[in-house]
Amino acid sequence: MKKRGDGRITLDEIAAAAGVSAITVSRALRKPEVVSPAARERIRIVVEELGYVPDPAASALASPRSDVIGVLIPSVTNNVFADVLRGIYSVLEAERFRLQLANSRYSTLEEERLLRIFLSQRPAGLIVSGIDQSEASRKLLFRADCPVVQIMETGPDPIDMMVGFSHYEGARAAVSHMVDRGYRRIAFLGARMDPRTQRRLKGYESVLRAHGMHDERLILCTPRASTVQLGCELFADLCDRAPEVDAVFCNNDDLAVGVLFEAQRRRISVPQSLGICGFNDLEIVAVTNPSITSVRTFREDMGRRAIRMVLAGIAGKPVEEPVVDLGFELIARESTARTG
Amino acid sequence: MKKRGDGRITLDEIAAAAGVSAITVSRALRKPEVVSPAARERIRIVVEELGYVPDPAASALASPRSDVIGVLIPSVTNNVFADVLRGIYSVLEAERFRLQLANSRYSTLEEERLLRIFLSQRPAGLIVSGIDQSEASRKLLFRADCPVVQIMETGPDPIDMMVGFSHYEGARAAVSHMVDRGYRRIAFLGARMDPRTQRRLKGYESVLRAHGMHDERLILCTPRASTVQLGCELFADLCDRAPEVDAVFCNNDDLAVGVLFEAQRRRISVPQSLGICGFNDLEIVAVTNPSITSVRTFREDMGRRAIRMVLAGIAGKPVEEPVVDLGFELIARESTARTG
DNA sequence: TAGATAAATGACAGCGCTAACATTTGTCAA
DNA sequence: TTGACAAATGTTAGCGCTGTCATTTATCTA
Repeated sequence: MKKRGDGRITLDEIAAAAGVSAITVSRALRKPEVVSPAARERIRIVVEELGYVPDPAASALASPRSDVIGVLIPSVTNNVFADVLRGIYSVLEAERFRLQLANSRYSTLEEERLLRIFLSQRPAGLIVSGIDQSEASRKLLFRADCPVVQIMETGPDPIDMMVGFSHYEGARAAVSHMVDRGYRRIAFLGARMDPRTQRRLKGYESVLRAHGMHDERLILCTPRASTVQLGCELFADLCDRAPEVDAVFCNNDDLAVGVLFEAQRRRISVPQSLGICGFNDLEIVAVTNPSITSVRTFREDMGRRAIRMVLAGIAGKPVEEPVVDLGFELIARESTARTG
Repeated sequence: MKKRGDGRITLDEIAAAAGVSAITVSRALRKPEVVSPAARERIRIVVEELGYVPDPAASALASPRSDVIGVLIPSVTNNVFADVLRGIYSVLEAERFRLQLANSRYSTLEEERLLRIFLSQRPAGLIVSGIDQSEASRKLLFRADCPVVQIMETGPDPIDMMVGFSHYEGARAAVSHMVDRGYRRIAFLGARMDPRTQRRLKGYESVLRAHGMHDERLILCTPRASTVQLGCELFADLCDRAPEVDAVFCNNDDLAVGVLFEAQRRRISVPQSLGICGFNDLEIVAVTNPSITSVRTFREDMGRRAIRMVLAGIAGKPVEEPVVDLGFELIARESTARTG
């Protein structure tokens, strides 16, 4: 047992100070129940006094698993994922695991690369977005030998566990609502055409087809990331292209807010001449004038559930419900409350 | 040299396959220039073929530093920090370092705890928010033996490096602008009273005092996190409390948007009867009706600069400018364009 | 050609911790 | 009192990599 130059405290030093062996200290920290209360207390005091924090690298090297939980999402800075992250962090705060974030930038190839990097760390668990992994990624995840939770959507063939909801049905609910409210020329605005957006589009199309209202000209999509500004622009385009439009279903709320603003500038009255519906129910849509109808999704809850499932998996507890559909809720507000 | 049960490839296996020793493979991966081109190429091929990814835990344990760069921010889900993160990630994508995020929840104590956890990993670099660390945290950072960049603000006594701007001056510019536009009863709405918000308040007060317009009744603060909804509520309160108010300087743009919406509901005309100014210049404030004046800050750039400074520090390059003031820019828009 | 020097490579130890097994200690029934 | 058994603790080895220093090989000069 020797002290190091850099002043960091090691297990051995704690062990020496507490008059026990290193392994006992290790156990006291990771499985306190197998160490006698007396030793545990002595160790606790010494750890506190010396400010000992275990080196996760050494721990990871010595064990078959590290304390890293990997989270693979398309974008760290997207509102929607930010909410999911908040949920994850809220549960993880009390735990000994570290979160490792990575950012696939909506690319399946990049996802695969990042997955390999995650796996090189022998993670304790993994959370990945969506259900459209490449075959190679799926194989990697199957072999990962740790709990894996797919989030954002539900679908057939879970790799391991899943928490999400049906974007297709969410869109159907929104568009059906607009049809019920008497709108007939309902447009779709889509940005960042990721798989989930695609499925929302499909839901939109299925409802309009069923009512014989489908019209290609009313569908406007762009690969650009969605912003309020973009909503303004897309709606401006739409007005040029199809001035007869009487409602807009937006891929998400940022666009919907943009549409509202642009409609106001054009003196198009909402909801009388134009119905607007968003997706996700971000907090802002409840307080605009008029307030905007949206499909509420349970993003923070999704994060919490996902990480709890991972933790349960790590603890070896049986997960009673490996695939959880959180559903959604249509929140009808003023922007689709057309009268007469 | 032996293979492992779990199928993961090790350095030794690569070395054997390439007909060199393990250390040569290690060097080929980390400092290719010291390995002969022939060996380098053979190793590259084998690595590719076997899909070898080095174990960062083993590497961290063997070296005095890990490849972790720690980022300590108050909230992962705040728009402002999300932008900073985007900047950091954009630079880091091409690098071999991993980002480790932590979330102090605006608590100095929590910051200190998280810092200890970071340091237990012997990070390659650290980015921390703000300049109000506790004495203990400052000590830890001084001893950290890695580049440290403080972001969000500038101030005296940098721990190591700094990138930010003056919130005090930003607020002064905003409030001066409102005074210039003829507003006389200018209120301050503040949420989440963190140190930066406090400094903005100070800037606000200094301008109003200089003009003899200071009035306690016009200052409304809350510890709650800022949202658009909260902006609505605070403004409603303000109207009850001080109906003579003719302008509002908001702590940040979420609040400003909320104030605008609430003003519209109350049929208070903006900018004629009420001036509004936000802070940060989020994208939405440019497209509201009317558009909202704000103080533009360079958040993504701040992230990019900060991580570049860390990387330069790691590489041992001299950082020519250890304290960078990115400034701000007042973007005057319709919400303060009172005429007459 | 020998000797000096640089470039490339290798042997070895050890980073701090934990798994697996070994040993000690305490407790109880027969 | 002894043996059986569980609880508590210890010993040993090794996780996969890199720092240090030693050695080999190539290159050049006198």
